[in-house]
Parts: sequence; C-alpha cells; structure tokens
Amino acid sequence: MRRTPPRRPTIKDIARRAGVSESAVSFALNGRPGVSEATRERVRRVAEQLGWQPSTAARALSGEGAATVGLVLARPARTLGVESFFLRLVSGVQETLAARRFGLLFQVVEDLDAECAVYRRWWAERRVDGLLVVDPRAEDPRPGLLDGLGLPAVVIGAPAVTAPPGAAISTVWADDTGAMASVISHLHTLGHRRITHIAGLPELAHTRRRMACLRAEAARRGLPDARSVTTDYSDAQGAEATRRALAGPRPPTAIVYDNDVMAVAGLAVAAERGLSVPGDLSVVAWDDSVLCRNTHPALTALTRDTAAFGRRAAEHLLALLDGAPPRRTQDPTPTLLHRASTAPPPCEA
Amino acid sequence: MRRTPPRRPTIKDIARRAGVSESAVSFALNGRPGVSEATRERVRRVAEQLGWQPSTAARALSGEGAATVGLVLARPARTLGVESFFLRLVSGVQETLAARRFGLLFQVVEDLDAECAVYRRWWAERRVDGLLVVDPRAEDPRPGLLDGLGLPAVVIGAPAVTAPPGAAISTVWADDTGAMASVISHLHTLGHRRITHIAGLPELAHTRRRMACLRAEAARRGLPDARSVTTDYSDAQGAEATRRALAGPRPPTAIVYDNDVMAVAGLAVAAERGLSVPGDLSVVAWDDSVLCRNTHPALTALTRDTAAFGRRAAEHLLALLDGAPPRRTQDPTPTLLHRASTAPPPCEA
DNA sequence: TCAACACACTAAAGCGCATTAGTTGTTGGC
DNA sequence: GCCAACAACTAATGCGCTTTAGTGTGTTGA
Repeated sequence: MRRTPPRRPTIKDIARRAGVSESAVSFALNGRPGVSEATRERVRRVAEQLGWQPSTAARALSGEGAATVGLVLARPARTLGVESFFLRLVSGVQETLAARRFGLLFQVVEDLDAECAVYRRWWAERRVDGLLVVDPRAEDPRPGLLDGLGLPAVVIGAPAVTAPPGAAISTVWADDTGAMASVISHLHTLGHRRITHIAGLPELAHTRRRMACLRAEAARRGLPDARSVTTDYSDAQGAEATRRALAGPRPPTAIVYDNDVMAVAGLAVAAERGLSVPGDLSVVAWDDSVLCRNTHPALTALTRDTAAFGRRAAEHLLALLDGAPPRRTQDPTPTLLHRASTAPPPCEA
Repeated sequence: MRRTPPRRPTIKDIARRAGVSESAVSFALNGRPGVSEATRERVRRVAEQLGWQPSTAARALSGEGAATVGLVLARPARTLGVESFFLRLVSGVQETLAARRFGLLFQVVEDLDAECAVYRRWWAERRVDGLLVVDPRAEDPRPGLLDGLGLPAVVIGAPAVTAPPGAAISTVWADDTGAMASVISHLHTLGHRRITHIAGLPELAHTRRRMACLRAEAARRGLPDARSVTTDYSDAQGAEATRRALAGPRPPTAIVYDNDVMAVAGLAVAAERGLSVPGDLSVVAWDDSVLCRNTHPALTALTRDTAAFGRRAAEHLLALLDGAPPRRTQDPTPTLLHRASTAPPPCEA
C-alpha cells in the first residue's frame, strides 16, 4: 500500500537523467532543431521510460493552446429525442481527437444564451482552442461570437453561417435536401399523394432545409397536400401532431418524422386510432436507430454514418487549429433503408 | 469587422487599472486576507468590468488543480442500449459541476484497457482533478489504479470497490436489490411463477446484484423456474435471449429486461411469435425512457431520477476534491411504473 | 592563421496565477 | 516616546513548458 502517489515526471527529471538541459529536452521532444539525432533519441527513450507526458496546463500557459476542444449541447430539457444521434456523433468526434491527444470538454445547458455564456467563459478561462457547434439556426449568434473571440469552430449542420468572411469557421452538413428528395420519391413512387412531414424545431437550419425541400418536391410533383408541421422533437409533440394530422379533412397516407422518437410515438397513435401501418399509413423516420429496428412494424428510415460524420467534423476543426483555411463540406446523402413501415396507400385514397 | 480578437484580461490588467499590485488582486479575488475591504471591492469591480476569468491553465500550474473532472465511457461499439441513461446522467453531472465552474472532460473508448490508459494519460497530462467511474465490475482494476495515481474518484454503480482502505474513492449506487424485489413482488402478486430475467453484461457489478436478488427472492417465494441470462445489452442479444427463453420447455410468463432497448426487442419477438402482451406474456423494463412510453403496449418500467443521480455523484466528487472523507451512498430505490405490459399470466399457466 | 559560420547545446525570460517573504505605515501598550 | 504588533500592501519565487538569446566548440574558406 503506497500512500504517497507517484510524482508526475517533468522535463526537469528527463533533463537530469539524460544529462542535458531542459531546453534540449524540449527541443528533442518537439522535433525542433538544435539537438543531435543521438541526443534526441536518448531523450526520447528517457521520456518514455519515465512515462512522461507534457502538462497541458504548462503547454497552454506557454502559448501552445489547451489541446482541448469544446462541445456544448443546448438541450431545452424536454428535447431528449436527439440523444442517440449525439452520442454517436460525439463518439466519432472523440476518435479523431484522441488520436491527436486532444480532449473534449463537454457541457449540457438549457438554452442558446447559456451556450453563448459558456463559450465566453471557456474563452476567458483559456480552456479550449476551438469549438464544435451543433444545431445551427437561422440568425445564429454563435459564429459571430466565436469569431469575435478568435476561437476557431466547425459548425455541424449548416452549409452557411452568419460570420464575417475571414472567420476561422468551417461547416459540415448532411445533405438534408437530397435525403428528403429520396424520401418523397420513394413515397410518391409507391403512390402516395398526401404526405405530412412532422418536423423538429423550426429555428434549426436543417429543419428549414428539409421543409423547403418538401415544398419544392411537392410543387414539382404536383402534390398539393404535402405540408410540414414543426415540433420540439419530443414524443409528446410528435404524437400530438400526428393526431391533428390524421384528424384533418384530408388526412395523409404517409408521414415523415424528423426523428426516431416521434416516429415511434406516431406509430402508437396510429395503433390507438386503429390504423394499420403500412396498410393505412406509411411511416418514415429520419435517422435510423435501435428503436427503428425494433418497432412493429420495423421503421423505414434514413440512415447515415453519424460517427463518421463526427470524425470528419473533428478533422476539420483540427485542420483549422493547424492554420488551414476554413472549408465547407457536405456529408454523403443519407440512404433510405426500406423496412416494413412503408407500402402503397390504401386503394380508396 | 474586428480582425484582432480581444486580448484576454489578466490580473496584471486588473492591477494596473485598480492601482495595486498583482498580489493584492489575487488576494482580493480569492478571499484571502491581506487587503482592505475597500480595495477588495474595487478590485472586484474592475475584474467584473474587464470580464476577467482566471486562466485554468495558470491555476492548474500553480497547484490549484485543473478545475476539471473526467468521465470515460467504455463502449464496446455494439452496446449502445444504455445511451439514454448516460446522457441523462451526464446532464445531471454537469449541472453540479457548472455551478462550481468545473469542466467535464469526456471520452468514449472501446474497452477497459483503453479506459485505464486514458486515466494514466490524463493524470500525466494533469488534465483532471478527479474522475467519475461508471460501470463498475467485479475485480475492477480502476479504483486501485486511480488510488495509486492519487486521483480522487466516485464510482457510480457499486457499493464497494476493491481499493485500499485509505483511498479517496466514494461510491454511489442504485438500490438494484430493492428494485428487483419490487419487480418480483409485483409479478408474483399478479400470479406469475415462471419469471425470466434477461440481464446485461455479466461482469458489471449491478448485473450481479440484480441476479443475486432474483435468486434470493425466487428461493424465498418458492419459484423454481426463475432464472437470469446475461447479454451485451444489445437489441440483437435481447431478442435472441427472448427467443430461446420462449422456446424452452417451461417458458416464462413474465420477462424482466435489464434495459429499455432489449425490452422493446423482446416485445417484437413476442409479436413475431403471436404472443399477446400482456395477455400471454408480461414484460418489465429496467429504467424508464421515451421508448417505454411509446411502445404498444406501453412498458411497465422501473423509473428513477437519473439526472439527480448524476448530480449527487458530482457532489460527492467535489466534496472529495475539497478534502472531505470518502462516502458510500445508496440512491433511493427506483419505483415501478405500472403501465400496460404487465397483467396476470394466462389461466393454463 | 584568423575570421566567419554552422552546430549542439545552455541560460534566461515569460506565460498567468498563487504564495511566501518582505516592506511600509499605523496603532497600542507601557 | 519607544518598540512590538499588526494591517495593508508589494516584491519575488515557482509551477512546467516553450522560446529567444546567448555560449562554446569544431569546421571551413580566404
């Protein structure tokens, strides 16, 4: 039983053991010129032997950055539906960051104002070198704020942001337009003409893109009854929106839900009203998940590699931190996984 | 358009503006004696005016700790079912940490070895002051490792850990035994005598507690056919275990699932075999979630305040960091939420 | 043969803060 | 009226690292 924890080794320890100065150690370990290959190798070995790792605090203090990026999730308490997407995204983000020994500082807050406050605090505390911004919205204050603070960022989910031209802000986004088009194509081909889109939060950029695409596709294909309604992503609002849609004068024969939770809730509403899925009503879920596979019937869903999406986002951020110019990148179009919840509409429709 | 980002204010800036030395500023802002009330107040005002926040790097370097705690999630890729529990837990953890301006460093890794490696690295890099350890298991190497490194920790999910007596390690855990007892009581009262428990990973401590309690209760009540089978928490293994249980010689009339995902998968298996729930088979899910509310029938589930659980865990860790002695705390017993998936067994049973 | 110069390395400063050891100026006690 | 005690403050040091400015040695060129 060792009561005193081991002291963390510093470059001073390495210097002593290797018989050189601390500066030489620093040069050697950082690949800087100024030491012979032999010395460099010796220092490396000693460092390894001692299990040395640079103190991020000391590094940060001497101007090297904190080797940490931040991610804030503004979650208005009720909106829990997007959970599984985020954990997969974060999991991908980590993979890339860990390879470069970057840490991820993670925080959940109530709303956008709190999120901005966290950014300011992290900046003042010098905690992070850059940020991953999720859930971009129209008139988003965050890109401007972060640019003002000089913090590089990658905005996940929107092609364009409201930030000055020179800002160190990259964007990555999913091809919501293409995805929505593929869904409408699938449903239209099956024979559906009355399609309702039960969307997520109206202020989010991707919600708007999906709604815009639905309108465009409906116009192009001559589907006057296609419409979108927005919700807060919760099962409760998803169910409520479903009830209203089905109770309307010209009820839809197909519903597209913006997340898995609402789709599942919608399925329950259909059952409660005695509608068979897919016989009377077809259902599509946006973003596949373990839920979609296990409902009865299993849900036709848009699927994509969310972890890979996260990896790419992190790569873009690391590139920015390395001084690369900002980029704008579209993710591959999600593919529609045909399961048992979509079929031709009932005959009388 | 401002091209040069604002410089972060330091205590030097405050000192200049307030007309005192840097040390006086430090004393004033940290509540240390050595400055008059008047000066202290003036310094505070200037600091506020400048939007000053202490640099965590500098603080960490001068021995104050990094104001950061870590949480590593070892997720063997397939095991995604526990997601919603973790996000709620983390969300609670944050609430407590944010109030004390602590950050949460979060990482997802593949397995236990990788998790231990992360602990070592964080320690060497001086990134964290303490850790939250989840998914404790029998013969868990982590408490010993962390004690050896001198890192305080709170183990979430087990009453006891294998660590030296003096270790700065607290534990908080849910009352799995009481919860399982309430489930068995409910089912037994309804008339069930053949109960199967489809559990999670066998190496986890709470899985063992649940299994042990099932055995004890079954013995006490004289239910020879009660048994547990372990899985990896995935919907696939949950479904598979359900199929095997139902195909056996004396199939259960009630199944208890260790998470919501497997319960939902089990529901699908019952449907596929033409069994009505709860007419032919009763189903109970451990941990309520949005899934349980939206299946058909809605699932009877054990429910608890996971965010509060996270808050308490974080409080215990902060207490340890403040030098308080380690504590062992049991969470309130989860309550069984009676929904539509449990009923008396069929008559011929 | 001596200056010019590259090379391998060391010394020293600085990042922002906490802290310890001074340095004043003011009271209090006798 | 003199020294001790104290309050209010400043100067200096160190945390671990990076980086700039040296310092000494050996090699080269004219």
